[in-house]
Amino acid sequence: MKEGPDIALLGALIGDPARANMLTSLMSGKALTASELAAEAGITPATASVHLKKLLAAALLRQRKQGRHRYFALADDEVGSLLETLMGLAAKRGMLRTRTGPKDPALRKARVCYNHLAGDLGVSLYEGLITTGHLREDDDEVTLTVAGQASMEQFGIDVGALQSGRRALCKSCLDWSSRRTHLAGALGTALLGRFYDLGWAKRQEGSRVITFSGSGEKKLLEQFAA
Amino acid sequence: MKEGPDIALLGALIGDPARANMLTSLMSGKALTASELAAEAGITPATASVHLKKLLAAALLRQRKQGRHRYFALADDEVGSLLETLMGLAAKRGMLRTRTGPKDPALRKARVCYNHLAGDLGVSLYEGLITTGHLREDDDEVTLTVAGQASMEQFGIDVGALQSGRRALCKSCLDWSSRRTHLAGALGTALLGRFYDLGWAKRQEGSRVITFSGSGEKKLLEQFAA
DNA sequence: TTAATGCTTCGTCTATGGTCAAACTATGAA
DNA sequence: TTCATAGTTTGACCATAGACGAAGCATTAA
Repeated sequence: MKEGPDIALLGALIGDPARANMLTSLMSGKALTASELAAEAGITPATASVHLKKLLAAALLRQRKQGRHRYFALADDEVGSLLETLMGLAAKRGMLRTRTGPKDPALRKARVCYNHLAGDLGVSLYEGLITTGHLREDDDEVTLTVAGQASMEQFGIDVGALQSGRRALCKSCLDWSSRRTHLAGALGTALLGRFYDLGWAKRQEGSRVITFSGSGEKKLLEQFAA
Repeated sequence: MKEGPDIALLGALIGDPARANMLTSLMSGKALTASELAAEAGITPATASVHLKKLLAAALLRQRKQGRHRYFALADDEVGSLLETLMGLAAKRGMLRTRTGPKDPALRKARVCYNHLAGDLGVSLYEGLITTGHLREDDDEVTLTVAGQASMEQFGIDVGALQSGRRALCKSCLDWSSRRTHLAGALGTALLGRFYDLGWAKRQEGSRVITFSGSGEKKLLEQFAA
Protein backbone atom coordinates (compact mmCIF):
# COMPACT_ATOMS: atom_id res chain seq x y z
CA MET A 1 0.00 0.00 0.00
CA LYS A 2 1.55 3.20 -1.11
CA GLU A 3 1.16 6.40 0.72
CA GLY A 4 -0.41 9.25 -1.13
CA PRO A 5 -3.27 11.69 -1.15
CA ASP A 6 -6.47 10.31 0.26
CA ILE A 7 -9.01 10.56 -2.49
CA ALA A 8 -11.51 8.58 -0.44
CA LEU A 9 -12.01 11.54 1.86
CA LEU A 10 -12.84 13.80 -1.04
CA GLY A 11 -14.97 11.18 -2.72
CA ALA A 12 -17.01 10.55 0.39
CA LEU A 13 -17.57 14.26 0.76
CA ILE A 14 -18.94 14.55 -2.75
CA GLY A 15 -20.61 11.17 -2.55
CA ASP A 16 -23.45 12.19 -0.31
CA PRO A 17 -26.51 13.21 -2.37
CA ALA A 18 -27.32 16.21 -0.22
CA ARG A 19 -23.78 17.57 -0.40
CA ALA A 20 -23.55 16.80 -4.10
CA ASN A 21 -26.68 18.82 -4.70
CA MET A 22 -25.26 21.72 -2.74
CA LEU A 23 -22.01 21.65 -4.66
CA THR A 24 -23.82 21.41 -7.96
CA SER A 25 -25.92 24.42 -7.07
CA LEU A 26 -22.79 26.36 -6.31
CA MET A 27 -21.24 25.61 -9.67
CA SER A 28 -22.80 28.74 -11.06
CA GLY A 29 -20.18 30.58 -9.08
CA LYS A 30 -22.83 32.39 -7.15
CA ALA A 31 -22.73 32.36 -3.34
CA LEU A 32 -25.81 30.94 -1.63
CA THR A 33 -27.01 31.10 1.96
CA ALA A 34 -27.27 28.08 4.21
CA SER A 35 -31.05 28.07 3.94
CA GLU A 36 -31.00 28.27 0.19
CA LEU A 37 -28.61 25.37 0.05
CA ALA A 38 -30.79 23.39 2.41
CA ALA A 39 -33.79 23.95 0.13
CA GLU A 40 -31.68 23.10 -2.88
CA ALA A 41 -30.68 19.80 -1.30
CA GLY A 42 -34.12 19.08 0.07
CA ILE A 43 -33.10 18.82 3.71
CA THR A 44 -33.72 20.76 6.92
CA PRO A 45 -31.44 23.61 7.90
CA ALA A 46 -30.14 21.53 10.79
CA THR A 47 -28.89 18.80 8.50
CA ALA A 48 -27.58 21.29 6.00
CA SER A 49 -25.54 22.92 8.70
CA VAL A 50 -23.77 19.66 9.45
CA HIS A 51 -22.96 19.13 5.80
CA LEU A 52 -21.71 22.65 5.27
CA LYS A 53 -19.46 22.32 8.26
CA LYS A 54 -17.83 19.27 6.73
CA LEU A 55 -17.41 20.90 3.34
CA LEU A 56 -15.80 23.89 5.01
CA ALA A 57 -13.46 21.71 7.03
CA ALA A 58 -12.27 20.08 3.81
CA ALA A 59 -11.82 23.50 2.23
CA LEU A 60 -14.15 22.69 -0.60
CA LEU A 61 -16.24 25.73 0.29
CA ARG A 62 -15.52 29.17 1.64
CA GLN A 63 -17.85 31.10 3.82
CA ARG A 64 -18.65 34.77 4.16
CA LYS A 65 -20.71 36.09 7.04
CA GLN A 66 -22.97 38.92 6.14
CA GLY A 67 -25.39 40.03 8.80
CA ARG A 68 -27.55 37.16 9.81
CA HIS A 69 -26.72 35.27 6.66
CA ARG A 70 -23.84 33.03 5.83
CA TYR A 71 -22.98 32.85 2.21
CA PHE A 72 -21.25 29.79 0.87
CA ALA A 73 -19.34 29.46 -2.38
CA LEU A 74 -16.89 27.03 -3.93
CA ALA A 75 -13.46 27.53 -2.42
CA ASP A 76 -11.59 28.07 -5.68
CA ASP A 77 -11.43 27.25 -9.36
CA GLU A 78 -9.89 23.89 -8.73
CA VAL A 79 -12.95 22.71 -6.88
CA GLY A 80 -15.01 23.96 -9.78
CA SER A 81 -12.98 22.05 -12.31
CA LEU A 82 -13.12 18.92 -10.24
CA LEU A 83 -16.91 19.12 -10.22
CA GLU A 84 -16.94 19.76 -13.92
CA THR A 85 -14.79 16.71 -14.53
CA LEU A 86 -17.10 14.65 -12.36
CA MET A 87 -20.18 15.86 -14.18
CA GLY A 88 -18.61 15.14 -17.54
CA LEU A 89 -17.77 11.59 -16.58
CA ALA A 90 -21.12 11.01 -14.91
CA ALA A 91 -22.89 12.27 -18.02
CA LYS A 92 -20.91 9.95 -20.23
CA ARG A 93 -21.73 7.03 -18.01
CA GLY A 94 -25.39 7.90 -18.16
CA MET A 95 -25.63 8.62 -14.46
CA LEU A 96 -28.49 11.03 -14.26
CA ARG A 97 -30.26 12.32 -11.25
CA THR A 98 -33.74 10.97 -11.17
CA ARG A 99 -35.37 13.60 -9.00
CA THR A 100 -37.62 15.54 -11.26
CA GLY A 101 -37.98 19.24 -11.34
CA PRO A 102 -38.92 21.94 -13.77
CA LYS A 103 -37.47 20.83 -17.04
CA ASP A 104 -35.53 23.70 -18.41
CA PRO A 105 -34.66 23.92 -22.10
CA ALA A 106 -33.08 27.30 -21.46
CA LEU A 107 -30.51 25.56 -19.28
CA ARG A 108 -29.63 23.36 -22.19
CA LYS A 109 -29.11 26.31 -24.48
CA ALA A 110 -26.89 28.56 -22.37
CA ARG A 111 -25.82 28.41 -18.76
CA VAL A 112 -22.85 29.14 -16.58
CA CYS A 113 -20.59 26.19 -15.97
CA TYR A 114 -18.82 27.37 -12.85
CA ASN A 115 -17.84 30.66 -14.42
CA HIS A 116 -17.78 30.18 -18.16
CA LEU A 117 -20.34 29.62 -20.89
CA ALA A 118 -21.81 26.15 -21.34
CA GLY A 119 -24.76 24.70 -23.21
CA ASP A 120 -25.43 24.66 -26.93
CA LEU A 121 -24.13 28.18 -27.38
CA GLY A 122 -20.99 27.36 -25.45
CA VAL A 123 -20.38 24.39 -27.69
CA SER A 124 -21.02 26.47 -30.84
CA LEU A 125 -18.59 29.10 -29.61
CA TYR A 126 -15.92 26.52 -28.93
CA GLU A 127 -16.31 24.73 -32.23
CA GLY A 128 -16.40 28.01 -34.09
CA LEU A 129 -13.13 29.06 -32.50
CA ILE A 130 -11.59 25.79 -33.61
CA THR A 131 -12.78 25.91 -37.22
CA THR A 132 -11.81 29.56 -37.66
CA GLY A 133 -8.33 28.76 -36.46
CA HIS A 134 -8.49 30.79 -33.26
CA LEU A 135 -8.02 27.76 -31.09
CA ARG A 136 -6.05 24.62 -31.70
CA GLU A 137 -6.70 21.25 -30.14
CA ASP A 138 -3.84 18.82 -29.68
CA ASP A 139 -4.41 15.77 -27.62
CA ASP A 140 -6.72 17.32 -25.06
CA GLU A 141 -4.46 20.36 -24.93
CA VAL A 142 -6.13 23.53 -26.11
CA THR A 143 -4.06 26.53 -27.14
CA LEU A 144 -4.84 29.98 -28.44
CA THR A 145 -3.26 30.61 -31.84
CA VAL A 146 -1.55 33.87 -32.79
CA ALA A 147 -4.53 34.77 -34.94
CA GLY A 148 -6.80 33.90 -32.06
CA GLN A 149 -4.87 36.11 -29.67
CA ALA A 150 -5.14 39.06 -32.05
CA SER A 151 -8.85 38.45 -32.42
CA MET A 152 -9.35 38.32 -28.66
CA GLU A 153 -7.41 41.54 -28.10
CA GLN A 154 -9.57 43.21 -30.70
CA PHE A 155 -12.66 41.92 -28.94
CA GLY A 156 -11.52 43.70 -25.80
CA ILE A 157 -9.81 40.94 -23.85
CA ASP A 158 -6.35 41.49 -22.38
CA VAL A 159 -4.85 38.12 -23.16
CA GLY A 160 -1.48 39.10 -21.73
CA ALA A 161 -3.01 39.80 -18.34
CA LEU A 162 -4.83 36.46 -18.39
CA GLN A 163 -1.65 34.61 -19.27
CA SER A 164 0.23 36.11 -16.37
CA GLY A 165 -2.12 34.50 -13.87
CA ARG A 166 -1.67 31.08 -12.36
CA ARG A 167 -4.77 29.82 -14.03
CA ALA A 168 -4.64 27.98 -17.35
CA LEU A 169 -5.62 30.21 -20.26
CA CYS A 170 -7.53 27.60 -22.21
CA LYS A 171 -9.08 24.39 -21.05
CA SER A 172 -11.69 22.19 -22.64
CA CYS A 173 -14.64 21.18 -20.54
CA LEU A 174 -17.08 18.41 -21.31
CA ASP A 175 -20.62 19.66 -21.64
CA TRP A 176 -23.03 17.29 -19.91
CA SER A 177 -26.11 18.39 -21.84
CA SER A 178 -24.68 17.92 -25.31
CA ARG A 179 -21.73 15.68 -24.43
CA ARG A 180 -19.42 17.86 -26.46
CA THR A 181 -16.70 20.20 -25.32
CA HIS A 182 -16.79 23.89 -24.62
CA LEU A 183 -14.19 26.40 -23.54
CA ALA A 184 -13.17 26.74 -19.89
CA GLY A 185 -10.14 28.34 -18.29
CA ALA A 186 -9.29 32.00 -17.85
CA LEU A 187 -10.18 32.82 -21.44
CA GLY A 188 -13.57 31.17 -21.10
CA THR A 189 -14.31 33.26 -18.05
CA ALA A 190 -13.08 36.44 -19.71
CA LEU A 191 -15.22 35.85 -22.78
CA LEU A 192 -18.35 35.37 -20.73
CA GLY A 193 -17.58 38.54 -18.80
CA ARG A 194 -17.20 40.41 -22.04
CA PHE A 195 -20.56 39.12 -23.26
CA TYR A 196 -22.13 40.55 -20.11
CA ASP A 197 -20.32 43.88 -20.57
CA LEU A 198 -21.44 44.21 -24.15
CA GLY A 199 -25.01 43.57 -23.14
CA TRP A 200 -25.22 40.48 -25.28
CA ALA A 201 -26.28 38.34 -22.36
CA LYS A 202 -27.12 38.41 -18.71
CA ARG A 203 -27.48 35.87 -16.00
CA GLN A 204 -30.90 35.06 -14.64
CA GLU A 205 -31.22 35.73 -10.94
CA GLY A 206 -30.85 32.67 -8.77
CA SER A 207 -30.33 30.36 -11.70
CA ARG A 208 -27.54 29.08 -13.86
CA VAL A 209 -29.42 30.09 -16.99
CA ILE A 210 -27.86 32.77 -19.19
CA THR A 211 -30.29 34.65 -21.41
CA PHE A 212 -28.88 36.04 -24.62
CA SER A 213 -30.68 38.85 -26.38
CA GLY A 214 -31.62 38.09 -29.96
CA SER A 215 -29.01 40.42 -31.31
CA GLY A 216 -26.47 39.25 -28.77
CA GLU A 217 -26.78 35.67 -29.85
CA LYS A 218 -26.56 36.70 -33.48
CA LYS A 219 -23.45 38.76 -32.90
CA LEU A 220 -21.82 35.97 -30.93
CA LEU A 221 -22.30 33.51 -33.75
CA GLU A 222 -21.22 36.03 -36.38
CA GLN A 223 -18.10 36.97 -34.49
CA PHE A 224 -16.85 33.56 -33.49
CA ALA A 225 -18.75 30.81 -35.22
CA ALA A 226 -18.85 32.16 -38.75
CA MET B 1 -33.95 20.49 -8.24
CA LYS B 2 -32.42 20.61 -11.64
CA GLU B 3 -31.71 17.65 -13.77
CA GLY B 4 -28.14 16.80 -14.48
CA PRO B 5 -25.43 14.23 -14.08
CA ASP B 6 -25.34 12.55 -10.71
CA ILE B 7 -21.95 13.27 -9.30
CA ALA B 8 -22.98 11.79 -5.96
CA LEU B 9 -22.97 8.33 -7.50
CA LEU B 10 -19.42 8.77 -8.71
CA GLY B 11 -18.33 10.37 -5.48
CA ALA B 12 -19.76 7.60 -3.35
CA LEU B 13 -18.01 5.06 -5.53
CA ILE B 14 -14.67 6.73 -4.98
CA GLY B 15 -15.50 7.65 -1.41
CA ASP B 16 -15.14 4.21 0.07
CA PRO B 17 -11.59 3.67 1.37
CA ALA B 18 -11.29 0.16 0.00
CA ARG B 19 -12.39 1.21 -3.46
CA ALA B 20 -10.24 4.30 -3.35
CA ASN B 21 -7.22 2.16 -2.58
CA MET B 22 -7.99 -0.11 -5.48
CA LEU B 23 -8.37 2.79 -7.87
CA THR B 24 -5.19 4.38 -6.62
CA SER B 25 -3.30 1.14 -7.15
CA LEU B 26 -4.55 1.04 -10.72
CA MET B 27 -3.42 4.56 -11.48
CA SER B 28 -0.08 3.27 -12.68
CA GLY B 29 -1.96 1.92 -15.65
CA LYS B 30 -1.12 -1.63 -14.74
CA ALA B 31 -3.83 -4.24 -14.68
CA LEU B 32 -4.17 -6.11 -11.39
CA THR B 33 -5.98 -9.29 -10.43
CA ALA B 34 -8.88 -9.36 -8.02
CA SER B 35 -6.72 -10.93 -5.32
CA GLU B 36 -3.98 -8.39 -5.73
CA LEU B 37 -6.49 -5.61 -5.46
CA ALA B 38 -7.95 -7.18 -2.35
CA ALA B 39 -4.49 -7.23 -0.79
CA GLU B 40 -3.88 -3.64 -1.83
CA ALA B 41 -7.10 -2.58 -0.19
CA GLY B 42 -6.57 -4.73 2.88
CA ILE B 43 -9.84 -6.65 2.58
CA THR B 44 -10.87 -10.23 1.87
CA PRO B 45 -11.42 -11.43 -1.70
CA ALA B 46 -15.14 -11.68 -1.01
CA THR B 47 -15.43 -8.02 -0.13
CA ALA B 48 -13.17 -7.05 -2.99
CA SER B 49 -15.41 -8.89 -5.40
CA VAL B 50 -18.39 -6.82 -4.29
CA HIS B 51 -16.46 -3.59 -4.76
CA LEU B 52 -15.10 -4.58 -8.15
CA LYS B 53 -18.57 -5.45 -9.33
CA LYS B 54 -19.76 -1.96 -8.47
CA LEU B 55 -16.81 -0.30 -10.13
CA LEU B 56 -17.42 -2.34 -13.26
CA ALA B 57 -21.11 -1.50 -13.29
CA ALA B 58 -20.21 2.18 -13.18
CA ALA B 59 -17.73 1.64 -16.01
CA LEU B 60 -14.87 3.01 -13.95
CA LEU B 61 -12.96 -0.22 -14.53
CA ARG B 62 -12.68 -2.66 -17.33
CA GLN B 63 -12.02 -6.33 -16.89
CA ARG B 64 -10.08 -8.89 -18.84
CA LYS B 65 -10.51 -12.54 -18.08
CA GLN B 66 -7.42 -14.59 -18.46
CA GLY B 67 -7.54 -18.16 -17.33
CA ARG B 68 -8.37 -18.23 -13.69
CA HIS B 69 -7.44 -14.63 -13.24
CA ARG B 70 -9.42 -11.51 -13.83
CA TYR B 71 -7.37 -8.49 -14.56
CA PHE B 72 -8.83 -5.12 -13.74
CA ALA B 73 -7.69 -1.78 -15.10
CA LEU B 74 -9.04 1.74 -15.25
CA ALA B 75 -11.70 1.95 -17.94
CA ASP B 76 -10.11 4.80 -19.87
CA ASP B 77 -7.94 7.87 -19.63
CA GLU B 78 -10.78 10.02 -18.42
CA VAL B 79 -11.08 7.98 -15.26
CA GLY B 80 -7.35 8.36 -14.82
CA SER B 81 -7.48 12.10 -15.13
CA LEU B 82 -10.38 12.32 -12.73
CA LEU B 83 -8.35 10.43 -10.17
CA GLU B 84 -5.38 12.65 -10.82
CA THR B 85 -7.50 15.73 -10.30
CA LEU B 86 -8.79 14.27 -7.06
CA MET B 87 -5.31 13.40 -5.87
CA GLY B 88 -4.09 16.85 -6.72
CA LEU B 89 -6.80 18.50 -4.74
CA ALA B 90 -6.49 16.05 -1.86
CA ALA B 91 -2.74 16.64 -1.73
CA LYS B 92 -3.26 20.38 -1.63
CA ARG B 93 -5.73 19.98 1.20
CA GLY B 94 -3.24 17.88 3.13
CA MET B 95 -5.35 14.74 3.02
CA LEU B 96 -2.76 11.98 3.15
CA ARG B 97 -3.01 8.27 3.58
CA THR B 98 -0.70 6.86 6.21
CA ARG B 99 -0.71 3.13 5.50
CA THR B 100 2.50 1.83 4.05
CA GLY B 101 3.61 -1.52 2.69
CA PRO B 102 6.42 -3.29 0.86
CA LYS B 103 6.73 -3.49 -2.87
CA ASP B 104 9.04 -5.98 -4.49
CA PRO B 105 11.24 -4.82 -7.37
CA ALA B 106 12.46 -8.36 -7.99
CA LEU B 107 8.88 -9.38 -8.63
CA ARG B 108 8.73 -6.73 -11.26
CA LYS B 109 11.74 -8.08 -13.11
CA ALA B 110 11.01 -11.80 -13.33
CA ARG B 111 8.39 -14.02 -11.79
CA VAL B 112 6.25 -17.04 -12.57
CA CYS B 113 2.81 -16.43 -13.93
CA TYR B 114 1.22 -19.90 -13.57
CA ASN B 115 4.09 -21.79 -15.12
CA HIS B 116 5.59 -19.33 -17.50
CA LEU B 117 7.85 -16.32 -17.29
CA ALA B 118 6.44 -12.90 -16.52
CA GLY B 119 7.90 -9.55 -15.57
CA ASP B 120 10.25 -7.32 -17.53
CA LEU B 121 12.26 -10.29 -18.76
CA GLY B 122 9.14 -12.09 -19.85
CA VAL B 123 8.04 -9.05 -21.82
CA SER B 124 11.49 -8.70 -23.40
CA LEU B 125 11.43 -12.34 -24.39
CA TYR B 126 8.01 -12.02 -25.96
CA GLU B 127 8.81 -8.87 -27.87
CA GLY B 128 12.09 -10.30 -29.03
CA LEU B 129 10.34 -13.36 -30.41
CA ILE B 130 7.96 -11.11 -32.31
CA THR B 131 10.61 -8.83 -33.83
CA THR B 132 12.85 -11.71 -34.84
CA GLY B 133 9.95 -13.33 -36.65
CA HIS B 134 9.66 -16.36 -34.38
CA LEU B 135 6.18 -15.44 -33.30
CA ARG B 136 3.42 -13.71 -35.15
CA GLU B 137 0.60 -11.76 -33.59
CA ASP B 138 -2.75 -11.44 -35.34
CA ASP B 139 -5.62 -9.97 -33.41
CA ASP B 140 -4.83 -11.49 -30.02
CA GLU B 141 -3.96 -14.75 -31.75
CA VAL B 142 -0.34 -15.73 -31.35
CA THR B 143 1.25 -18.35 -33.63
CA LEU B 144 4.70 -19.88 -33.90
CA THR B 145 6.22 -19.34 -37.34
CA VAL B 146 8.13 -22.01 -39.26
CA ALA B 147 11.39 -20.21 -38.46
CA GLY B 148 10.29 -20.02 -34.83
CA GLN B 149 9.58 -23.72 -34.69
CA ALA B 150 13.04 -24.53 -36.05
CA SER B 151 14.62 -22.22 -33.52
CA MET B 152 12.71 -23.81 -30.65
CA GLU B 153 13.66 -27.32 -31.71
CA GLN B 154 17.26 -26.24 -31.83
CA PHE B 155 16.90 -24.80 -28.34
CA GLY B 156 15.85 -28.21 -27.11
CA ILE B 157 12.07 -27.97 -27.11
CA ASP B 158 9.98 -30.69 -28.74
CA VAL B 159 7.39 -28.50 -30.39
CA GLY B 160 5.65 -31.46 -31.98
CA ALA B 161 4.99 -33.02 -28.60
CA LEU B 162 3.63 -29.74 -27.25
CA GLN B 163 1.32 -29.36 -30.21
CA SER B 164 -0.15 -32.78 -29.71
CA GLY B 165 -1.41 -31.86 -26.25
CA ARG B 166 -4.81 -30.33 -25.53
CA ARG B 167 -3.25 -27.14 -24.33
CA ALA B 168 -2.78 -24.18 -26.66
CA LEU B 169 0.79 -23.84 -27.86
CA CYS B 170 1.00 -20.06 -27.74
CA LYS B 171 -1.05 -17.57 -25.82
CA SER B 172 -0.46 -13.97 -24.92
CA CYS B 173 -0.79 -13.00 -21.30
CA LEU B 174 -1.14 -9.52 -19.88
CA ASP B 175 1.78 -8.54 -17.67
CA TRP B 176 0.66 -6.55 -14.63
CA SER B 177 4.00 -4.98 -13.83
CA SER B 178 4.59 -3.47 -17.24
CA ARG B 179 1.05 -3.69 -18.64
CA ARG B 180 2.42 -5.37 -21.73
CA THR B 181 2.05 -8.90 -22.96
CA HIS B 182 4.28 -11.88 -22.49
CA LEU B 183 4.18 -15.49 -23.69
CA ALA B 184 1.94 -18.05 -22.04
CA GLY B 185 0.67 -21.42 -23.23
CA ALA B 186 2.48 -24.71 -23.55
CA LEU B 187 5.43 -23.08 -25.26
CA GLY B 188 5.76 -20.48 -22.52
CA THR B 189 5.84 -23.23 -19.92
CA ALA B 190 8.33 -25.28 -21.93
CA LEU B 191 10.63 -22.29 -22.36
CA LEU B 192 10.70 -21.56 -18.65
CA GLY B 193 11.38 -25.23 -17.94
CA ARG B 194 14.29 -25.11 -20.34
CA PHE B 195 15.67 -22.01 -18.63
CA TYR B 196 15.64 -23.95 -15.36
CA ASP B 197 17.29 -26.97 -16.98
CA LEU B 198 20.05 -24.90 -18.52
CA GLY B 199 20.76 -23.31 -15.15
CA TRP B 200 19.93 -19.86 -16.43
CA ALA B 201 17.37 -19.29 -13.72
CA LYS B 202 15.78 -20.80 -10.67
CA ARG B 203 12.69 -20.20 -8.72
CA GLN B 204 12.93 -18.66 -5.27
CA GLU B 205 11.44 -20.84 -2.56
CA GLY B 206 7.96 -19.82 -1.47
CA SER B 207 7.83 -16.87 -3.77
CA ARG B 208 6.85 -16.07 -7.29
CA VAL B 209 10.22 -14.44 -7.89
CA ILE B 210 12.52 -16.02 -10.46
CA THR B 211 16.21 -15.22 -10.10
CA PHE B 212 18.29 -15.25 -13.25
CA SER B 213 22.04 -15.65 -13.06
CA GLY B 214 23.98 -12.86 -14.73
CA SER B 215 25.07 -15.08 -17.59
CA GLY B 216 21.64 -16.65 -17.83
CA GLU B 217 19.96 -13.32 -18.31
CA LYS B 218 22.57 -12.34 -20.87
CA LYS B 219 22.14 -15.58 -22.82
CA LEU B 220 18.38 -15.26 -22.77
CA LEU B 221 18.50 -11.80 -24.28
CA GLU B 222 21.14 -12.82 -26.82
CA GLN B 223 19.24 -15.86 -27.93
CA PHE B 224 15.76 -14.43 -28.23
CA ALA B 225 15.77 -10.68 -27.95
CA ALA B 226 18.66 -9.88 -30.26
C1' DT C 1 -36.12 45.45 26.15
C1' DT C 2 -38.86 41.95 23.08
C1' DA C 3 -39.59 39.57 18.98
C1' DA C 4 -38.20 37.53 14.69
C1' DT C 5 -34.99 35.41 11.70
C1' DG C 6 -30.82 32.62 10.40
C1' DC C 7 -28.11 29.19 11.68
C1' DT C 8 -25.81 25.72 14.86
C1' DT C 9 -25.55 22.12 18.40
C1' DC C 10 -27.38 18.19 20.75
C1' DG C 11 -29.75 13.79 21.27
C1' DT C 12 -31.83 10.13 19.19
C1' DC C 13 -33.33 7.19 15.65
C1' DT C 14 -32.67 4.52 11.60
C1' DA C 15 -31.00 2.70 7.31
C1' DT C 16 -27.55 2.18 4.22
C1' DG C 17 -23.77 -0.29 3.06
C1' DG C 18 -19.19 -2.38 4.14
C1' DT C 19 -17.44 -6.63 6.17
C1' DC C 20 -16.46 -11.58 6.65
C1' DA C 21 -17.14 -16.78 6.71
C1' DA C 22 -18.79 -20.33 4.23
C1' DA C 23 -20.56 -22.37 0.27
C1' DC C 24 -20.31 -22.41 -4.59
C1' DT C 25 -18.52 -21.95 -9.56
C1' DA C 26 -14.83 -21.94 -12.93
C1' DT C 27 -10.49 -22.81 -14.65
C1' DG C 28 -6.17 -25.20 -14.80
C1' DA C 29 -2.77 -28.90 -13.35
C1' DA C 30 -1.69 -33.68 -12.27
C1' DT D 1 -10.84 -38.29 -12.89
C1' DT D 2 -9.11 -35.51 -8.53
C1' DC D 3 -7.02 -31.66 -6.43
C1' DA D 4 -5.79 -26.80 -6.11
C1' DT D 5 -6.41 -22.03 -6.95
C1' DA D 6 -9.16 -17.72 -8.33
C1' DG D 7 -13.10 -15.52 -7.83
C1' DT D 8 -18.23 -14.90 -6.80
C1' DT D 9 -22.48 -15.28 -4.19
C1' DT D 10 -25.10 -15.55 -0.08
C1' DG D 11 -26.47 -14.43 4.44
C1' DA D 12 -25.75 -12.40 8.81
C1' DC D 13 -23.69 -8.82 11.47
C1' DC D 14 -22.83 -4.26 12.82
C1' DA D 15 -20.72 0.44 12.57
C1' DT D 16 -21.10 4.67 10.39
C1' DA D 17 -23.26 8.62 9.35
C1' DG D 18 -27.32 11.02 7.65
C1' DA D 19 -31.83 12.42 9.08
C1' DC D 20 -34.94 15.27 12.10
C1' DG D 21 -36.92 17.93 16.29
C1' DA D 22 -35.92 20.73 19.94
C1' DA D 23 -33.19 23.83 22.20
C1' DG D 24 -29.56 27.27 22.04
C1' DC D 25 -26.82 31.32 19.99
C1' DA D 26 -26.38 35.31 17.19
C1' DT D 27 -27.93 39.19 14.64
C1' DT D 28 -31.30 42.67 13.32
C1' DA D 29 -35.42 45.48 13.89
C1' DA D 30 -38.90 47.52 16.60
